[in-house]
Formats: sequence, C-alpha cells, structure tokens
Amino acid sequence: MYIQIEPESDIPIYSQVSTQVMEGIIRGELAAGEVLPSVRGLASDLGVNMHTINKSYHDLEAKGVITIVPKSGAVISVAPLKGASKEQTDLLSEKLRPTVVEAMVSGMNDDEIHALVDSIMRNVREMK
Amino acid sequence: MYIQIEPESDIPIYSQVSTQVMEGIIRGELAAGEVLPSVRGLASDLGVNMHTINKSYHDLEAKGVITIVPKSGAVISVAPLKGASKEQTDLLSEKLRPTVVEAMVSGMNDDEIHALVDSIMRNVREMK
DNA sequence: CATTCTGTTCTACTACTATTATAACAAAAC
DNA sequence: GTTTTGTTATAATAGTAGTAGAACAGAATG
Repeated sequence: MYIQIEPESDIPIYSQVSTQVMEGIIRGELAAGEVLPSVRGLASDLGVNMHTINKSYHDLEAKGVITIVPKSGAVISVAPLKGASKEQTDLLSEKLRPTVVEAMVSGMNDDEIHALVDSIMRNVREMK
Repeated sequence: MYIQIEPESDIPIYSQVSTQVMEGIIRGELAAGEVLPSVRGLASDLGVNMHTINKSYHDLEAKGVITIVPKSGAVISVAPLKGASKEQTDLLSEKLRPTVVEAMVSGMNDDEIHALVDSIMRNVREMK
C-alpha cells in the first residue's frame, strides 16, 4: 500500500490521503481487518503533520470505510460496503453536479462524460 | 433565467452561482450574446455581496463560458463550446476522482455510478 | 448633457478551513 | 518498563469565502 500526495494540488492533503486509502481498498490491496499505518507513521512518511492524517482517518471513519481503535490503530472496516444509501447517493450527486455541469457546458456529450468516468474507474482499479 | 442558492450548502455560494449559469446555458435558457444581470443586481436579488457574484463571473470567464465587458456587463460567450481540451479533461478528471472513488468504495457498481451521472445530466437538462 | 449604471479597485473585517508545531495524557501493545 | 497509539490541548500561520463601504472611470441611457 503506497500513498503519496501532491502538495501543490488544489485538493486538500487530508482528502488526497482519504481518496488513496479508498483506492487501495477498491484494488484489493487493503482488506477488511487490515491495519493502517499510525497517524504518526504515515505523517512522517508523507512529510506532513500528524493532525492532517488524523483528519483523514476521521473522514474515512465518518464514511464507514475504517474503524479507529483508540490507542491501538485504524483498521479497515469489517463488512464490505454493500452499496450506497439514499442519503449517500444524494450527497455524492451534490458533489458531482458542479463538475458534471462544467463538463457538459464545455461541450462534452454524454458518451464523452461517461468515458471520462469510466477512465477514472479503470485507472483506480489498475493503478499500482 | 432563475438563479437561487442554498446558503447552508458546503458548496461555496460563488460556485453555486457559476454552476447555475452553466446549467441555464445547457438548457438553452441562456444563449450566446445574451447579457447576464449586473453583479450588483444579482447580488441584491440573491441577498449576497457584490464581490461574491463578481468572483463567480470571473470564474465563468476563466472557463470561457462568459465574457465580461468592463462597465457594460457580462455576456454569454459567442462561440458554443466545442468540447473539452486535454487540459480541461484532465482537470475535470482530477475534480471527479475523489467522488467517483468514494462512490466505488461505498459499494456502488459501474452501472450504478453511470446511472447517477446520467440522472445528474438529465436533471440539469430538465430542470425548470 | 446629466444621470445612472457598469465592472473594477481599494481597504477592512470576520469566520472558517487546512495545516502546522509542540506538549502531554491514558492506555494498549510489546 | 518502555514504546507506541489515538487523543486532547494550545497556539499559530496562511488561505479561502464572504462581507461591508467607498470610490473610480467610463459606458449606457434618458
């Protein structure tokens, strides 16, 4: 499991970390019950502050992806997630909308937008 | 053309305004050459500060969606946008990735994610 | 021509977010 | 017993979002 960040990106560091942990799970590199590095350890590896990683782990816990065990560490949640609830879907839709709209107004047609989404999903699954 | 905002949303107000202008264009409610309300007028209508609308208009201009004519107003760009450049596509992909990843790890399969994107596109086109 | 309206610039402020640093606690783990 | 863990606390900086008010130059309108 190899996490790296792009400090210059507009996307906050903690969010990048969260996304990469989730990608590791999607690719099967991280399985239920597996332990994530400590907040101190990962922070040191990435050259960022412990609180930044802590924020990412709490973000992931809020999403149900991991479980934080105080004084012990963070583990991948036991149950594979089984699909998004209505609330989650609505939130995801709200997050996606501005970017989808931007793609549409830029002149991309439906197939092109779907292809873009497909390429993201493929890249996530295949990335080493 | 009817713009409204949700002040409580996590999405910044200026971004909401930008998105809605783009949606109006997608739906054909706004056409090339048409004039947008003045920053003062729209700010007053929405109950927000003029600078907030100014930021949105500049955001839209940076995207090539509108042209701001100093001392005159903002107009929808003349040329319909003809598809996204490689740079734009990469930026859009970067923006979409975290949310697509979140959808994937939540257990949504490819078809469900495509359906979500479809529903957004449909909703944008049909909304009054 | 006078007035109004326009985007713009300027100054100032508040609140929040992201990130950083350091110290320390309690308790699990080794 | 020592180390490691997440956590809490305090403090700070920088940037973002949004606000307010004033004022400028020039276009647009009546």
